[in-house]
Amino acid sequence: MGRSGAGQAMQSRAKRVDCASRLFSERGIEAVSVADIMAAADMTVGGFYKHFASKEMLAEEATRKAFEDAAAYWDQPTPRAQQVERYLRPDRRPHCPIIAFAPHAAARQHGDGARAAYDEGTGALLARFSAASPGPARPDDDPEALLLFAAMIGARVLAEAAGDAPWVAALKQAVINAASHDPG
Amino acid sequence: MGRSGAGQAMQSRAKRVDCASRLFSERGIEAVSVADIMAAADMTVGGFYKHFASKEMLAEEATRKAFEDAAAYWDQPTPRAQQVERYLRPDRRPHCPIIAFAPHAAARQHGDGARAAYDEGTGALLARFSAASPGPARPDDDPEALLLFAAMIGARVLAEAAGDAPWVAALKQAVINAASHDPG
DNA sequence: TGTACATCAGTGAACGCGCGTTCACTGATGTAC
DNA sequence: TGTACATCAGTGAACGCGCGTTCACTGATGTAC
Repeated sequence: MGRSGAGQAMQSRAKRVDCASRLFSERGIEAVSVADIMAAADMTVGGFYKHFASKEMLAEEATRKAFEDAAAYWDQPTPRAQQVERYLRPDRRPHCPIIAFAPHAAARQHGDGARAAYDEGTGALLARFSAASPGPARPDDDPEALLLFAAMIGARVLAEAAGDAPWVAALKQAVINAASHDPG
Repeated sequence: MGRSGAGQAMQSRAKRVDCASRLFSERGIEAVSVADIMAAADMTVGGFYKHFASKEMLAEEATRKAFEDAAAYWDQPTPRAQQVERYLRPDRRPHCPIIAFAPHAAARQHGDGARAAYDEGTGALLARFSAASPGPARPDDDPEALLLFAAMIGARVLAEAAGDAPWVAALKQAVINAASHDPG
């Protein structure tokens, strides 16, 4: 039963991008199949290619969407100390696109669409992080923000991969403390 | 032509673990097939299961090997500032097991062999990093080392995934500078 | 308003491919006599 | 030392499976008259 209204089509396309963005963020792109995405959107596999040329093209759009959602999550200005603390909460929610899409981006060449989406999205989140506290306007001139941003990402990579190891809690706390001593 | 000498067998087993460790570190576990590994070790697929119960079991051993090699690389005591600078060199060599095996470890449950190998290996590298400079003996009590370690890992994750973005160089430099101002 | 047709999102089965894994076989090495 | 046998690492073809992708078909919607 094909509902061919243009509005419906757009809506179901957006639904697929939403589902893909969420599933990719949770499990990584490679671990999620096209059938998984379509099932999450209450559809069957065959219709997928009516909207997307390939899984890779969807991955590109889903990458953009995931970063947009992450930017929206940090929409209102939040002190860096609070951002770091929230980002390193034990529950690991919301999922971080910087980490979830990193392997996919790292495996692609410069100029690839998905990689460009990753670069832009991560740069935008960094700019937000830097702007959250008083200091130089351009993130490139704000060493404190750059250091904290790197430490925040690194701490969460380690927390996701080795969350049970005894030193992980100490490492997260060290990053949180560094952020709280920050001028921001 | 099966050479069944016990020494030969051990040697060819170790060769496979070596090749797997190297290929997994370069491309990630999922992107390397059993046939790839056997070909790199100048053998054919069929013989693989004479030594390993599954690809997963090899992944576990290869994880351990990759961390052993990384620990051996930092064998002689090196000031932290120098470690950070080398680690963030543009050539990204040697490949870092903390980053390469992170997705695999993150996808596994606590108690899984490969994840335990990741936890132990990363903890050992952190201990080495902390001990490289004067300060508390236990890494958990060395906030400066923990912060720099997290920042170093984060910077390299970002460099591998978004190496062409303009802010990456500034971020790496900020981490290197922070390490050089360190007491170490 | 009603009817015939064109469009096209979605269906569900099928395809080809690469993967991890299995298996009957080979042949060099180690052992027993 | 020489011969017959057992062992087992390695071979190479095959298997089943899940994946991304394709395709003939369906049927609801929009359009033309």
